[in-house]
Amino acid sequence: MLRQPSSGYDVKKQFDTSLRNFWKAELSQIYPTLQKLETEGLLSSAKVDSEQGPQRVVYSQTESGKAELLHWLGDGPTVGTERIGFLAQTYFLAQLGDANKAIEFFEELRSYFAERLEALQAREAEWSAANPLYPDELPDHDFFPQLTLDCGIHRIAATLAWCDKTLTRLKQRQRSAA
Amino acid sequence: MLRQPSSGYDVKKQFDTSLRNFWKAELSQIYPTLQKLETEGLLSSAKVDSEQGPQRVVYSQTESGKAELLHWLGDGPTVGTERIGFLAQTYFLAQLGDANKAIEFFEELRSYFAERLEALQAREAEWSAANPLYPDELPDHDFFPQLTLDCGIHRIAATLAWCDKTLTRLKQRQRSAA
DNA sequence: TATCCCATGTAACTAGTTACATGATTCG
DNA sequence: CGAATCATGTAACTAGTTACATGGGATA
Repeated sequence: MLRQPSSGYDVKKQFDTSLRNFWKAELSQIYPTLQKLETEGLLSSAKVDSEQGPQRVVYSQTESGKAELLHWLGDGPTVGTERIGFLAQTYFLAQLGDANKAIEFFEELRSYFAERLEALQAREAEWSAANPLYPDELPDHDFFPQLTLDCGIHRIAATLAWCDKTLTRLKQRQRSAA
Repeated sequence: MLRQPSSGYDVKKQFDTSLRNFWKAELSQIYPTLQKLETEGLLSSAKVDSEQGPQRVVYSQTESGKAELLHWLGDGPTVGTERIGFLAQTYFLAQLGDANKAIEFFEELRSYFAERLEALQAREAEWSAANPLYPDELPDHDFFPQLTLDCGIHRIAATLAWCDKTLTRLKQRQRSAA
């Protein structure tokens, strides 16, 4: 995230815009982590006067930090560690003992994913409109981030379809039970 | 997870079989957590002699624990907290500066998801063969877990499609660059 | 004058991982 | 006889969250 030297505050903005679909972090985690990485020599800092507000602490990548990154990337994909809260809830939903509440749960889920999907598609449309090379001729440092957007769209569309299918099934069960 | 009174060891097995697609936990987290929940009155324990190995500590749900569960389920879906390691890597993959390594990364990813998809489909086939009511007439306490399996299949199929699409795009870029 | 954005952090806590430690029974 | 399974846990550590604390400048 330090291809351009950045402060903790900048890093937070990058999390909130570009990485929000697959990773989040709070400032209270970011600041100590940057300090720790600096003591480990993985990045370096410099103080810079800000145009408004207090002095900025700007961090840059070091050789050793770059090597660590390449090691992580070269070590193969990180998979199988995901924790999906709404599926954990789904698993136990029978214990509500209330078909209507289960349906409400899925309606809320559905509307969340519908909104996310629209947001991602809007983002894609913006990129596409702003850049005639979108998406396949983008330079690498834009192309790979674009892949994460594309993955988000695929996965959220699939999850939305599952919500719809589930709602149909739940309503059918309710009719059968009546 | 304590609809049937269970030991920490049993709970671990439930994580490894039924919940593995959306949540994992180690014994070293499970044992202390069960102890903590007991001190909070959310569950109760009893010692039972085992057929083999040491005495089992078997936990059961309490009224107060059940109430807590219902509260969590009634509070709406937990969303937007997922951390997806392979997308974090994808985002930074340009920094490898090596198109072949990026392709290898996605080939590894693809084969992982292909395998997972087969495993989930096999699981579904088993269930289906073993139970003539599968899936829509299952009783609630089997139906809702089945939904998590179905969601896994939808999402992994979508992710696999994205891997294939990405590989095609990466190979095309390589040709264009040549 | 109130709220938002800039910009930094610490403290207390909760969650989760990896490694260590023990010991019986069963199966190949 | 060795490995796997049953069964319990602790210790040390890393990761992450929530709440607290400060204060200037810009915008409505």
